[in-house]
Amino acid sequence: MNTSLAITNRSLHDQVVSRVRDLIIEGILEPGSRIDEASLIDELGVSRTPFREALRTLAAEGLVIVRPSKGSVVRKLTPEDVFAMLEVLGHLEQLAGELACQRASDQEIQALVDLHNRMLVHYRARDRMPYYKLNQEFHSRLTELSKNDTLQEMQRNLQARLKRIRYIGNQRPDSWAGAVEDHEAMVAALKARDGKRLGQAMARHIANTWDRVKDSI
Amino acid sequence: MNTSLAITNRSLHDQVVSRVRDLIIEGILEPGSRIDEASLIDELGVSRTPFREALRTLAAEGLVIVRPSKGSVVRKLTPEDVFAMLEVLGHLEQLAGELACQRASDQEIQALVDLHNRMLVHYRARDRMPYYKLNQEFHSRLTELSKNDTLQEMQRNLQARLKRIRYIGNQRPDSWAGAVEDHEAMVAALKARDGKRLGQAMARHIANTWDRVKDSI
DNA sequence: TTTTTTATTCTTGTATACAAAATACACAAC
DNA sequence: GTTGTGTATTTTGTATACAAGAATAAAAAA
Repeated sequence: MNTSLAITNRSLHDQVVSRVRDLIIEGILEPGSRIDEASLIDELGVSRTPFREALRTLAAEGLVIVRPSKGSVVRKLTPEDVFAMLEVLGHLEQLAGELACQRASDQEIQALVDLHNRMLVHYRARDRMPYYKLNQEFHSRLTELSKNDTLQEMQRNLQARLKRIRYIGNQRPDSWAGAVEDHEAMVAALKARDGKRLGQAMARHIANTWDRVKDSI
Repeated sequence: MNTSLAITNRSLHDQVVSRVRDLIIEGILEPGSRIDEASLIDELGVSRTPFREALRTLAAEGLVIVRPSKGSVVRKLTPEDVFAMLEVLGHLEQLAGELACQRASDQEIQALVDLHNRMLVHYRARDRMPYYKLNQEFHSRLTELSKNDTLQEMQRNLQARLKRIRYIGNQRPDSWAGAVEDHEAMVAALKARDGKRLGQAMARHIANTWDRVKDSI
């Protein structure tokens, strides 16, 4: 059995989508810049057909804008866009929190508490990158505990759109402590299976995110 | 000036997307059935390239499933899918209602009240189809009043995914009155700009939708 | 008869060629 | 120097050809 099966098994379409998505999130393709088909298909080693299909997928995801006959550009988020997305994401994660308290098993909750503890280790060591990665996972995993596929899908989508912004916002040192406090409150509420309290904590956490990132857009 | 400018101006891609979307919503392409590229491109009079790009858009919207090397199928919603979508939609419209109370102008609210009154006329006449259309519009317009583009986008997406189901659910006569009562409550709360109450009314209305449609999935 | 294998046909995936549109450029007129 | 116009170049959009894979049918073996 081939160990790289999971990768080779993915369709070319999915591979192109996620590679271009990464280029956008990492900022290699800058927000607002035109997407040059010729150079990118050259870089990726695929032909235009699958590449353009991938662009359609990314456009539907909201990462790319296709301007008919004028080429595609990396979507550039205005502060209003980001505020709107956080407003929705906050509400979705609030729902996720409430549902998680009803539907998650003790094991699942414990796994998330463990994840939180690992985050604390990175926080104390001021290891920003691993903390950031675990943070993304924390929110995804908590949303999974809602057992609502649609909710997961929408949360994933918004998280992807905001990933770039969040990463930039995380550069500022002073805000980190506040985020960790928020997480503490969330974990406590989850342990107590207090859905309302967890929901509110999550909504507040996302609202605080706005304060953390708003000046870096 | 050409009056059909708005239509001819749309890209072929958008046209194909919305035509196939309509075929799905109207049930001409049945849930679960394979999408035969050959016959559809023949019907639509386009070649495979733009058609397949349209499929990628529809897949990202959640109306179509692309199975690599095995063709695409119209997504068939399980009862669990529908429940999950309504759970999210209910929460999103709750947020929309709250924001509308804060952000909508008196004019905008009045326009929605007028729309509601037109719905009542159709209800009294038992004109199901025009009522149904205005009902879609009512929810869309109310969401617009939230002034949150992301919220509108997600609401639109969920509404499109559920359109088929809702239409079927609306066939049952007894549930109609309940839906109208819900709308009465929503309009009253909106007039009073009571965000919490409107939000709750909207969430309850969507929850009731589940009861209305659950036996027809 | 049932199962397995192999050949054929049909469908999907990708590359490429051509058409159409937009952009860039050069040059002229003002 | 600016504006306008026509041409060349580049880029995008669509059709089609070919390759690769899956489904089907036919033939051979159990």
